Amino acid sequence: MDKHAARRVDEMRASLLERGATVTRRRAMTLEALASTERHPSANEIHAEVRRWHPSTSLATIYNTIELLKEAGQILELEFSGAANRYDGRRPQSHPHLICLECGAVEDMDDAQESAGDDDALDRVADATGYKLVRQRTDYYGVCPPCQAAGAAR
Amino acid sequence: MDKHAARRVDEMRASLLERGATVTRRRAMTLEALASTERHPSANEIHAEVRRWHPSTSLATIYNTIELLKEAGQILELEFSGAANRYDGRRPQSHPHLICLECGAVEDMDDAQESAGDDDALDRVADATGYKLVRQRTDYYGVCPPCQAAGAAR
DNA sequence: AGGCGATTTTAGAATCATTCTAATTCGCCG
DNA sequence: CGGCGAATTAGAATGATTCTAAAATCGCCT
Repeated sequence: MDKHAARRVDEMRASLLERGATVTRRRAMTLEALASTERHPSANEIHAEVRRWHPSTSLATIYNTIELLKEAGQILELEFSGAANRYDGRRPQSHPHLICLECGAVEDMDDAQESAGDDDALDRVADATGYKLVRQRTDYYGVCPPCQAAGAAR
Repeated sequence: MDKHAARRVDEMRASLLERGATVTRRRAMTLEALASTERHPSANEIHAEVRRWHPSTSLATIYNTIELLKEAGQILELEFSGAANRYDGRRPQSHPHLICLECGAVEDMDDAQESAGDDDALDRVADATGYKLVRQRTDYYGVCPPCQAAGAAR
């Protein structure tokens, strides 16, 4: 587990405790599964990971913990209708993702690649529209370099 | 049906014909339902609208037409995992939306409210990341003014 | 107008992620 | 150790979307 993952686990744990929730072993493992991968796992993938240590863990428990973390603003949920939702526990603030339509990969976009000065976009848009905004979603859909290569080879 | 809706219906129809699809009465009504509302209807809502004139129309037909239009790049699909997807047939190019978490409203953002010069965001990001991008999604989630008022009154 | 092959449409079943339910188990405080 | 509220479980329920196989319709040709 890298340094950032460790910090995120601590933050998530603190956040759950603050809200009066118990951080059980299963939940702790869920936090770790969320914090320690850049792959933006689905609930199922987290489940598989947690089961490696607690084989009796049910999917409902994963969803339950995800729900708590969402309420606490500690994870980002990327909704999809035809596929499982994906979760980002490493950077809980809204930020853009790259989504590969072929392999389903979800990547964070590097800061350097993001539009400059979009940090206050939420405030600007809230002012302009009268909405009380809580988050935004910005995602780019396309084909990742590996899939392009695989496609070209075919 | 306003002028823009009429134009969009023509464009969508032409686009379907180009691809060798037949524009049946039901499909024509689906196009019109998509083009003539700013409400970003769900498949169900479109179905209800089409049924007013063709009561025997099945939901599968609506989905079928939506699929064709998606392939043709003639509508935008906004995916949600906990609720029905919503469709934008009036502006098929990627553009930002405002989404009310209370009432589920989906609104286009006025051009004036959009970040300036984001037209080439797709190209910029594609260059920076190596992805071959085909569309983007930018949505702002919050509470719309009417729901704020309703909430405050409570 | 009639017929034909291909496309479209239909009703209902199937799928699948997510949520719900009711019963059981766990964790912790005294 | 006892007990109470929270957490967990297995399985059922939900609901949007997709699939299926059969029936209807379309546009074209004569």
